[in-house]
Amino acid sequence: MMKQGMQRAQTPSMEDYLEAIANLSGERKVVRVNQIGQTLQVTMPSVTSALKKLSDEGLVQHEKYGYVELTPKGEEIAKETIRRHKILSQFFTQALGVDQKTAEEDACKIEHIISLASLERLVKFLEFMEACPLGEANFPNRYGYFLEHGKLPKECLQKGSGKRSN
Amino acid sequence: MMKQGMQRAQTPSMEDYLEAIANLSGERKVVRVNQIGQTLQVTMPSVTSALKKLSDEGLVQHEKYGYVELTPKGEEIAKETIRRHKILSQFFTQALGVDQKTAEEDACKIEHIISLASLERLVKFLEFMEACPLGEANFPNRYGYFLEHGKLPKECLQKGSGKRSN
DNA sequence: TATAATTATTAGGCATCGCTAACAATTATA
DNA sequence: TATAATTGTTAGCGATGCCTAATAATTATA
Repeated sequence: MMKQGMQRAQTPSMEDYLEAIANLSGERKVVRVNQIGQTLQVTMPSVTSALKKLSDEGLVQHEKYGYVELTPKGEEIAKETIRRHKILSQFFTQALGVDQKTAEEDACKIEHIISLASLERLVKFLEFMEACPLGEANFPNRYGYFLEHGKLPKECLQKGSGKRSN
Repeated sequence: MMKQGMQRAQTPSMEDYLEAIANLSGERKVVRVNQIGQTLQVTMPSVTSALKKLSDEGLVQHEKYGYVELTPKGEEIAKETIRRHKILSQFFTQALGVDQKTAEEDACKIEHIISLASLERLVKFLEFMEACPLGEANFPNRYGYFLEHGKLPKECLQKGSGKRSN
């Protein structure tokens, strides 16, 4: 039984590069140093230097003045990083109601450091939220009400709810 | 109206030092370089060098070979960092059911980078979860059932729940 | 195709933050 | 109080990862 989701690059920065390359590959025909730099908001020399490192580790293919491609190994890490990103982004927006921009920014940072254990719990949480709607009285709606009005919806104000003082 | 929770040190590492000093201050009479190093799992020279920086920024008070104390400004940042840590740790353990050790590790890293916006949503979420028990059918219990048995509890398997295919 | 504009690389610097080794001060103990 | 053990500092190194300035290659255009 193969354990999934274990692929990580050596540093957050390198994961960012792999992620950016993977995303650009999906959008354009070829990926260039230029575009990577713009995506990650770093200068081209920073990209060149990063590509050298990634190339040494067998994660990207890159010849001087040429295009950039991920190796299968690099692709694997990129996909896993993107998976983490999506889960976090989804959690922040859909579960917590954080605005899109902030959610993206937070996901971008946290994706590199969160444990696999916590991540899988986030997945479970999202699954649960989706799978357990119970009409209009489901969790995300009730939580949404709480967020918007600062008080509990009627369904929550019933017997057995007075166990805590705050 | 004063905006709260904005205090941050310049780097995650510096926040770790402030946090460690604050925690040690609560446990012992005086705080020493020694203990800070053990807490953060770094060598004493690393601590000395960090204290110099923090001292320059007016966040700690430290004379050669002497004890270490936080300045009011340092204390403020430490408190805020600890607040973040607690919220995250609580969220991971109580809401997601992540084990204590992993939750602590994740909180230690994420506390430095998460946005204020997301953090406040986590607070709201925890508040909501606590405030909305609804007897045994409350969210954490239902989610707990889902985690443990891998399927939804009976309360969730009712009309209106068949909107999604996965 | 010669020249200009763009793209990429190299060289070298800087900040952070860890480390080891060597030295210095302090504290405990014989 | 002399010596040993502990604690702390300084000096200097190495990795990461960004930057600017200068140079080189490539591509577009006149």
